[in-house]
Amino acid sequence: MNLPLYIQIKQKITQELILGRWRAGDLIPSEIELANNYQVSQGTVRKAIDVLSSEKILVRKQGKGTYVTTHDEEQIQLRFLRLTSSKGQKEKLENQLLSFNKIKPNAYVAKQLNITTNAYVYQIKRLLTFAKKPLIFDEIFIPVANFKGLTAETIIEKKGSLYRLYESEYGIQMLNAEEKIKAVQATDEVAKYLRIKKLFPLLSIERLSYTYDERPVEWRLGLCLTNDYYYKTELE
Amino acid sequence: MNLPLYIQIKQKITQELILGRWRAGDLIPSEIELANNYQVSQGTVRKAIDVLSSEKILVRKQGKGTYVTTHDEEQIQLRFLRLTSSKGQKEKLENQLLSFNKIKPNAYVAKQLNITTNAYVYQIKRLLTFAKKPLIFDEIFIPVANFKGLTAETIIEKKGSLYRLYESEYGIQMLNAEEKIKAVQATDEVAKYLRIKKLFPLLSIERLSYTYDERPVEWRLGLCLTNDYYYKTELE
DNA sequence: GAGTGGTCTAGACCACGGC
DNA sequence: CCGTGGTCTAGACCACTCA
Repeated sequence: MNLPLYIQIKQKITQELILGRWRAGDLIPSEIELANNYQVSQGTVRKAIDVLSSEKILVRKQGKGTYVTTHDEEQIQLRFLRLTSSKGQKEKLENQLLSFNKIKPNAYVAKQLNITTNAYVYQIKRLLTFAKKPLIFDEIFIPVANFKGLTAETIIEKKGSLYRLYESEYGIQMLNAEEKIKAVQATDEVAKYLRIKKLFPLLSIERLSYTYDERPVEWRLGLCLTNDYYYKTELE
Repeated sequence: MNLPLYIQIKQKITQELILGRWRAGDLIPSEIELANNYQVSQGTVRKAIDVLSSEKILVRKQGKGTYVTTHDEEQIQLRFLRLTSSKGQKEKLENQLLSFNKIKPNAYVAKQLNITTNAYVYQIKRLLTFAKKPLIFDEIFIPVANFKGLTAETIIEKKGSLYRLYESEYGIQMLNAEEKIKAVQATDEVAKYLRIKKLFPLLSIERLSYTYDERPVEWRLGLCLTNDYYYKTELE
């Protein structure tokens, strides 16, 4: 258990983030200051920040300093949305809340979120619309324990990204996520909202999102129409 | 146009790879040797290699040296295959060549491959099978100009990954790729091979692969059954 | 001009692989 | 044992931001 120094520094910085001492959007101390605090060279701090920066946890800005990544900036808004228009047009995304309930999760969702089936979760159903056309039917589950007092009104108010809400209202940062993608047929309920026929093929995108310490916080299932849009990804 | 030194070194190394002086699997000169050759410090060479390594173009091996990435190793075989079994079992992938033809591409494929519709391409159709069940129907297009003299026999012989064939027979390295994913319905032809009903939902995975200099070399369309498997990806 | 991150150097020592 | 990449340091200078 003799980790390289820069990894240890990385962990110390991460710890500050977990404890909430440095929050989303904050400017963290300069490299020189951190080097003095931790009694290591600036180069070692640099390397620690390099890693955190490549993990998109921190963001460097030359001449200004290093910041904690936030979902609250335009350009990062769509970080987790990989749907792209086939026609290249950039339409505005609209968001309609369909339902908001407090329920007990089924066994699968509970397991994914690492909670018991007796722990309540909020269930959010919503419809995403691009260019006036319904495109995605989302079903989202988050543990009540992490988001006490959340209401439908709050969700409607912050009509943009839920991640921004998690961050600003609950200090919970979504750092990364895993997606499992399949092709499925539309059910009656979904077909109605997406204005398509039952059994029409849809992209099923199951996403589990994590905050610090790889702790799962949100599970969602998105059902997407892929006539005019496609899911884009890169391999290397 | 005054790029950092380590980027210039990176470009010089890349140039050696493009010229084929260092080929897939080769051991490249040590950091110290490169530093002397290029008249820079070892630290600068390190940083150049760091970048190439994060791009999966080079692979470092402590105590041994730095190698050019190859598709010819077991662990890298499935680098570009993101399909995962829902049941967690690892079955062996089998490969059946369905057809091999020399044709003129349609406008779309020609555009993707950056060639004219008069330049011939090889069209390869094949069926991938896991655990005796047909899983993916692939249709692949590669410019004849890049793969002169390719035959069905060669493909069957190298029954594994085509990328390994491109590399060993033609010295063409696939470095990265873009995928566009949609949900579609099975056509008659595909339904027959995958042993499903027509109109059954399939994952349509369109992939454009690139070699050095972001030069596109292969376009393929994979149609996948996602009953027992799913496409897995990570977001950060 | 002061302070930040970005680049570059030179040199030390460590950890691993293979002879 | 030697040569490789991996870590760490100290110090120099550059490029950018902002007061």
